[in-house]
Amino acid sequence: MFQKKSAAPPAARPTESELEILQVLWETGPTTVRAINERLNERREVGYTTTLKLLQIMFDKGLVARSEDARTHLYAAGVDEAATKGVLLRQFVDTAFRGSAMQLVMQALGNHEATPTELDEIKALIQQLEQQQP
Amino acid sequence: MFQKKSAAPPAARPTESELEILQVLWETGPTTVRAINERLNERREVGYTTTLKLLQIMFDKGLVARSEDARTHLYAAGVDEAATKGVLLRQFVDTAFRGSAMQLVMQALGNHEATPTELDEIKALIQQLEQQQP
DNA sequence: GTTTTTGTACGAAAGTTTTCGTAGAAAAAT
DNA sequence: ATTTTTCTACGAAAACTTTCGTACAAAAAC
Repeated sequence: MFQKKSAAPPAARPTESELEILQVLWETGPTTVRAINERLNERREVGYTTTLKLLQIMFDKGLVARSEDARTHLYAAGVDEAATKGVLLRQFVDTAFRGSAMQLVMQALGNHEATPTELDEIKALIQQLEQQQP
Repeated sequence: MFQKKSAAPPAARPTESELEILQVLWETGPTTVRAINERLNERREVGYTTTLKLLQIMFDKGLVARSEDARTHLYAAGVDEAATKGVLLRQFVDTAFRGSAMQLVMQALGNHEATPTELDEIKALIQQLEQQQP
């Protein structure tokens, strides 16, 4: 059904545009080019063939899988969401915060409107982490 | 002393290489091209003129200021560290985490990047936030 | 005073990412 | 059955980033 080009080498880091598309696929599951393009256009104007081309490139890179059963292809994310975000985060922390995840968290918490509920969630997570390695 | 090209329009978002340089400048303060280049070379090989050119481009963009008093110019960061990181973070959260800073924090904390001491600091910060808006 | 080193300026190649136009097949509408 | 719409493929332009070579001036070393 769904084809994957390369077996699955580390899977190149997605560019910004590619990430936008992955985001859609992770949220929506397998979809058509048209649907993806429409979703992208909610945020900014993108031509249909632009999105198509991007998906074809991503297919070649192994970032997405696709089903060619019908004339209208279906595309699906080809890389794991958490793993990919982990890689991106690590690299972001590395270049923007010189490797200090701590600094990033502080900035994220300081700059953003975290709701009380969210703060509670973080506290819970911290407690959990502390129990793992006190 | 230090010249700034553009008055100070939002100051374009730095590219990855530019960010590396800003990082050095934020940490070190005003320095020469050579010193910056040496710092960069601790992480990866970069030619001297490459660094120079980048700094000239950054100067045109208003990302750095420079003193041309001596033949050997001095460069200094032209944008605020916290503000710049804030912008980068916001955009990163936006594309990689669909705008949920919380999700990012969770992922950052989950990826065992924080030491016990750091966790304490975060707890302190959370308490502080909670008191601001209980 | 001549040579060598150290510096800036800058054009332009090389690399990457993004965008789109055009071609042609298949399907749907008329 | 013809026209119109919808789809993929793909080349190539446009835009952006990174890298480096060359030119030439100033300073330092000899």
